[in-house]
Amino acid sequence: MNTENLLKELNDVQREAVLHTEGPVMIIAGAGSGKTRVLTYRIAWLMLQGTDPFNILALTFTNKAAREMKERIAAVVGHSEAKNLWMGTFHSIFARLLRIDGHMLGYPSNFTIYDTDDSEKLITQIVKEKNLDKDLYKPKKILNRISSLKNNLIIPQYYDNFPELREYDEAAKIPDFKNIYTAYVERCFKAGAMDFDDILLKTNELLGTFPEILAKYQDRFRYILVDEYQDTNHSQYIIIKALANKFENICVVGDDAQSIYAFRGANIRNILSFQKDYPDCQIFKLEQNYRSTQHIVNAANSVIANNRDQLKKNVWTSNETGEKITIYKALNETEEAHYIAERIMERHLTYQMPYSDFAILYRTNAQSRALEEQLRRKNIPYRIYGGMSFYQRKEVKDLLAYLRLAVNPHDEEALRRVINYPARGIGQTTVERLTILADQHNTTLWDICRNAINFKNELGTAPAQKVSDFATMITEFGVRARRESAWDAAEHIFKASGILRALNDDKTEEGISRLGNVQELLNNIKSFTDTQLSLEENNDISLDYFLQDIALLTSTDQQDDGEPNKVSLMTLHLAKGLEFPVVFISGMEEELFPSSQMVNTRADLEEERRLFYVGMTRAKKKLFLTFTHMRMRYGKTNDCEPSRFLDEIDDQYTELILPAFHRSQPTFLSGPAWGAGPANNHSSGPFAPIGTSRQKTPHLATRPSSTASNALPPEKPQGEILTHTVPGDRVFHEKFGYGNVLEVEGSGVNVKATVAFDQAGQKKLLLQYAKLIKVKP
DNA sequence: ATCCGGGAACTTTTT
DNA sequence: GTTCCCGGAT
Repeated sequence: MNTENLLKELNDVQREAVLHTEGPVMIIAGAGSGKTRVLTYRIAWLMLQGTDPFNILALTFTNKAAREMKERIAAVVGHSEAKNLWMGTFHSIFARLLRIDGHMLGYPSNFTIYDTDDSEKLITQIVKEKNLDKDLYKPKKILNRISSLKNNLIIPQYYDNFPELREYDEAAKIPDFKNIYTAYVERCFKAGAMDFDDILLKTNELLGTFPEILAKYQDRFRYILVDEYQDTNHSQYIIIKALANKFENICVVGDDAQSIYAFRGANIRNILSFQKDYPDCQIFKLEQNYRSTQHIVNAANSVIANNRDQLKKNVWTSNETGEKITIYKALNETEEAHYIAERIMERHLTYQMPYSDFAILYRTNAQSRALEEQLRRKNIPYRIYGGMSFYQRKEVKDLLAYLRLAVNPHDEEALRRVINYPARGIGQTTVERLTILADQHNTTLWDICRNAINFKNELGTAPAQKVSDFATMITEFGVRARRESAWDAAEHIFKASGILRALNDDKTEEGISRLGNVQELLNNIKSFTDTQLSLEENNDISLDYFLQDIALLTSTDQQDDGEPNKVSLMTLHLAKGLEFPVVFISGMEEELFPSSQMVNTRADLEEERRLFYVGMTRAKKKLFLTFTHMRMRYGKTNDCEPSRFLDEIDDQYTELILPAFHRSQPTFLSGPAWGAGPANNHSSGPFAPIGTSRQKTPHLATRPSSTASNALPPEKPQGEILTHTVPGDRVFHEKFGYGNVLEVEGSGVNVKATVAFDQAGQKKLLLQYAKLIKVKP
């Protein structure tokens, strides 16, 4: 593409923002205003003007965004050029920097990155060693506190400089917090490990302590671009400020209305006060929305207008008016999910929309279950983002722990995890003794392990030998990790560690699925190795590099499984930066959204509102908002109030739909309503009588998804949940199995059926809850 | 040392 | 409705 064409694709403000390359620039980019395009073209433009890609640093919110942007830039300037860009998330970029220069701070270049799980376990361990009350010193709470201090660059040595910190901790009944924090930092350092916050904190330490290193990177990064600037925390802010200090060619892009990460330290003031930091900065406001219909843009504006703290801007669109936003009141979460699944099926069949055009968003991960269930029932393929990720699975983490140990045996959390898995007779007592020895000798667990023979007296002869054998094995793994490719080493470790045998011996269904997951991990390593080899420039195929690569994956980074045509399910937070033709936001209820924990201060409530704003503005063509009358929480059914946010949407952009049962039609849960009238008026459509047309589920090309996370083929027969039945029907119940309907009584939501189950005997069930499935007699 | 059952805690959101 | 943790039994 030549430069003229490139610039032609931009509107006036966008073009100015691209061309104004020198000096500080802030781009306030409303939702859907083409911000990614501006960032991409700005970088491409810099390079076309002769800027060396080595001199450009671009920080994005996800690795996936970075990859996509890089590809688009490559399309303009060519692959070999684009490759040299440093582009990625804060965490992955600065981890890379620390691999190079972290030794100045005493870290090995192959340092381990502790995930939240590792950090919490370490805290639990410390609390135990210090004989503190574990109910008071909850690891989550402690870790959050540590995280927030680190993100404000308050290391343990500075703790006493802020008397209010001690006051706070004493009030919170955790007076020993500082000791734990100190021990935690020490232990991480000894283990050659950094947690997520360390990556930023240590970068700051590095740049702040060694002027020559700071100068090196200042000179290198002449042009700095930061995406999603509204979600940077203090630690990130200071890094950027230091790096940009020399050339001040810093361009930040963001939207204060989309700041949704205050809970992890993001500081909205960073964007609000950019002008103060750089008084001569240029500000560009991108206000034209190219993404959504007028109804959606206007509705979102009417909601965000309720926030007090925001930069002034006027987001508008010249797109079509579009459909009104549908607000649907459901009976409970099952019926809500059912409604959503039906709307997807309906649009899929009526307009041939691919499943990938749909996204279902929710406030909490726990809400995904009911949705999954209903999608699976209709054979709608879907994909869940976030939640429990593949790399967090027990069996996957077990093998990873061995791999981590091979690369860095001082990694204490990995060692603890597998020292007795598979069981090799090193019990709790022995591990405790090892821990005490490590403490006494002021060294790491690993150093004690590999010298275990010298501690026969303390450990006992037999345990000492077992520990020693274990250490020998790990040492051997380490040799391979350094010599062989990630895949060769991993495959060997998988066998030699005994994991393969342990999983093979487990013939339970769960055990088989575990083996499958571990094999998938191995496949991932294999394809990592192959991919790395095929890239001519970066051909690091070591285990070390693989581990780095996966440690900082973001939830939206998870690789495709080759089946792109799936409905996306994710939290509202994860949806940031994405767009879909049709979006459902489910669970629009008080307590849930806004979360009951976010309504006590104005700042919190405004953040929830911004989250809603983010969710709404993901939709291009059609937005559904659903809430329920009742919802199951903690295994109990609760009454729900509609979310206050629903009231904040101007009525003229919405239509309210009540389910059929509100009009005493007991068929609300019957089969797909596709073909039952206009899309947004389905509930009054003519429902076929029982047992005729609605039984047929259309043939679908795709099977329901299984991202390994949901590999649980239900034993129950396929079919719709019955809400209406007659004596003589053959039915299936989740718990009671198969049975015959004897009698039906009541009406509306109170329909009860008496069923004679083959095994469980005779039961009287409320149809509404029984989830009976009709089967062939 | 390992397995199992009962009870508590849990659901904000993520790198 | 789950998952995690502890204590007791094997």
